[in-house]
Amino acid sequence: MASGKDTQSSTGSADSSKGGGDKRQLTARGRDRRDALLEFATKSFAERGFHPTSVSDIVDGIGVGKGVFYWYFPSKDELLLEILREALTDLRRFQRSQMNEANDPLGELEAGIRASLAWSADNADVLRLVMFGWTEEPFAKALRRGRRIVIDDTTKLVAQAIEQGAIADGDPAMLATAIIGVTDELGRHSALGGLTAKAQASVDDFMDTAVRFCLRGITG
Amino acid sequence: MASGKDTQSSTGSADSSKGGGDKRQLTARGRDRRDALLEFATKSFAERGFHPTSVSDIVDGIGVGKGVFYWYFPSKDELLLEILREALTDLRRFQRSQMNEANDPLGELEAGIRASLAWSADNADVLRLVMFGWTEEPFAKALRRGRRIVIDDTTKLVAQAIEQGAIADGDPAMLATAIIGVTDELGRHSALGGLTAKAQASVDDFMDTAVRFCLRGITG
DNA sequence: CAGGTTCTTGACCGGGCGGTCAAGAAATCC
DNA sequence: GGATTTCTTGACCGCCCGGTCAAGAACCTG
Repeated sequence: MASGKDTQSSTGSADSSKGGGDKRQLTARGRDRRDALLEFATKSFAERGFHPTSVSDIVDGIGVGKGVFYWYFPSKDELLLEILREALTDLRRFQRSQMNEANDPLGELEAGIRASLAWSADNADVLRLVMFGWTEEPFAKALRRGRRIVIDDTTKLVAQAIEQGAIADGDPAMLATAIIGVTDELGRHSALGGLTAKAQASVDDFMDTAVRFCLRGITG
Repeated sequence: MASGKDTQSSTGSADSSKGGGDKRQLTARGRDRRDALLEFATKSFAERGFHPTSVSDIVDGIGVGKGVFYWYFPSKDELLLEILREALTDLRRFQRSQMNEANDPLGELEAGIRASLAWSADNADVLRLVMFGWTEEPFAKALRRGRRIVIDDTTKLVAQAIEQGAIADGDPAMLATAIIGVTDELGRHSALGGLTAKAQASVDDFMDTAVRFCLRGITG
């Protein structure tokens, strides 16, 4: 912190206030460090678990002093929350980028599902952290919010598809929940290494099967 | 559960050796204490998380000294492992009890699915612990073994059903994995409170839907 | 170069954790 | 009733964890 010993001296306004506060002004170097911490922590948490991985493990792992951690993040919990938040943002951004090539709701739905599966395959680490997150309150709360968002996204799409008669009538919210459920489960498989060599021989085939499974269950 | 296979009689010399060793000779009182610890720990771990719940929390919660814990269990980790093991035993026992009323493989499959869903609804706590377990190695290892067992059980059934022509041809192992995946996911919903009031209005309806979903996906 | 801000260091701290153990209390056995 | 075994107590221990902070280094900006 450095901002003068105790208390905020006259040093300018807003930021600086607390340790690894919210919206710090980072230089390029700073952003790199932060990213490195985020990345290494994600990997470590996924491999050995959140609690068994200490802050010291993380800073040692990237070869910096402990203070660095608390310069960029206010606490260990907040770091995990940040990982979770960024993951959701990243997933949704990726989904949107894949979806805007389709132009009817059903096509968007399919693109969204494919995007989720592809993202899951690329982010097994994060999926493990998500599993952990559901088991402790502050994290579960954030995950519930995230889940709501994703389900609402999907529900809108399903409702549109129903309106257009592209899929059979039904409660859009329930259908959306089912879709998310299936994609979650499939994602978890890759995160947990549950897939047999044969089963994941072709990721594309796998995704085709999954998509068909979802759509058949829904359009049927 | 509880019951347990009453030990081998004849106070062999073996036991007694260490703290909360493996196969201690327990009196009725002892079994009660052990069960109380198991039950309270399960609830606490599910509510607040494994690591945030200390051994002191547990013993304080049932009003005994700390030594009691280590009389019945060799370590906190071993306690969780034990909870997980007993849960699997209990689930499988329940499944078998429900399945032997059916007599063709397809009927057994359906009964097994229903049994899993009913059990999940009654054991939301344990399901949370399972989620946690997947995130740390010693527990994940045990869970992988358990999952193998359940999938193998199911695979046999599916293979029989295919032989009889009751369901369409396909890789039994993959179909079994899909069935377990769906039931897991549905179980998680109740554990996580993901169900809306409306959706869980009737557990039976819900189960019917789920069963139909699985069987349609498979027989289709 | 001075002056400010961003970043880094690492010794340090209080506390809570998992786990131990010597000393008994309760049952149970003979 | 003595001896044996099962169970219980709770003070205690060492460790290591998350988090702090005074002291700089590095890097801007002018």
